[in-house]
Amino acid sequence: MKNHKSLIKENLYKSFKFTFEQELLDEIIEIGTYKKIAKGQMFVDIGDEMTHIPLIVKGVIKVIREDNNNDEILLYFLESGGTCAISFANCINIKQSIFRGIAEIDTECILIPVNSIEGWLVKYRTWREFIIDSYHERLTEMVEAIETVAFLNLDDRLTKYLLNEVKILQKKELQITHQEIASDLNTSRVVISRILKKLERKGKIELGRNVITIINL
DNA sequence: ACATTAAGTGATT
DNA sequence: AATCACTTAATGT
Repeated sequence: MKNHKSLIKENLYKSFKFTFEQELLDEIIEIGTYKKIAKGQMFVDIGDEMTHIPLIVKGVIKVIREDNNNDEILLYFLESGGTCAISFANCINIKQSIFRGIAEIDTECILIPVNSIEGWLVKYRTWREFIIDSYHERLTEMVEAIETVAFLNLDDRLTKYLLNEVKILQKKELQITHQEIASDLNTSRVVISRILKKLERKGKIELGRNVITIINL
């Protein structure tokens, strides 16, 4: 157990040392649990009961919404130093997740049980600000997602998607299939392949099997 | 060598 | 932009 606690402490400090006051950091170390999520593994599914809130320490979680016809759409990414404030509301009231979260790359997080977090809202100013900030960020990202779908054509959406992917993963070589992109953008693989080919002919990207290299988008 | 999966492309709606 | 139908290429067993 001592190892577990020091593991939490070490990683908590890496991403949240300047976010929270010492007392709160201590409490998190006391009650948190550490979890690793391998790339591609599902972290929460729609309808899952939310019992914990994650503090992302390392990696990226892709957050997706799926409708009844299994059509899914990419909403936003959670990065290290972040959390999902939506899950916060889910925990207190609704108790069921309305989104699906999948590890985009190998990801590690600290889980905090729900019953602790409510009291922290009044007890700690930094926690309050953290939660509200997170809400604001999520809302902003979702508005942007709506704008993208509503106002951009697929070519531009794809370009934006690729650039965002580069930013999130810190890599110019994206290990991704056309089908995966198509699912994220809720379109068909053939269409994505065609647009990608077009971009390649313009010299903006390079295509390979399971890999897309961004040259100058 | 064979099966499976990813990607490219013309034709049709 | 979506779907179908087919081909080609890469990878796994």
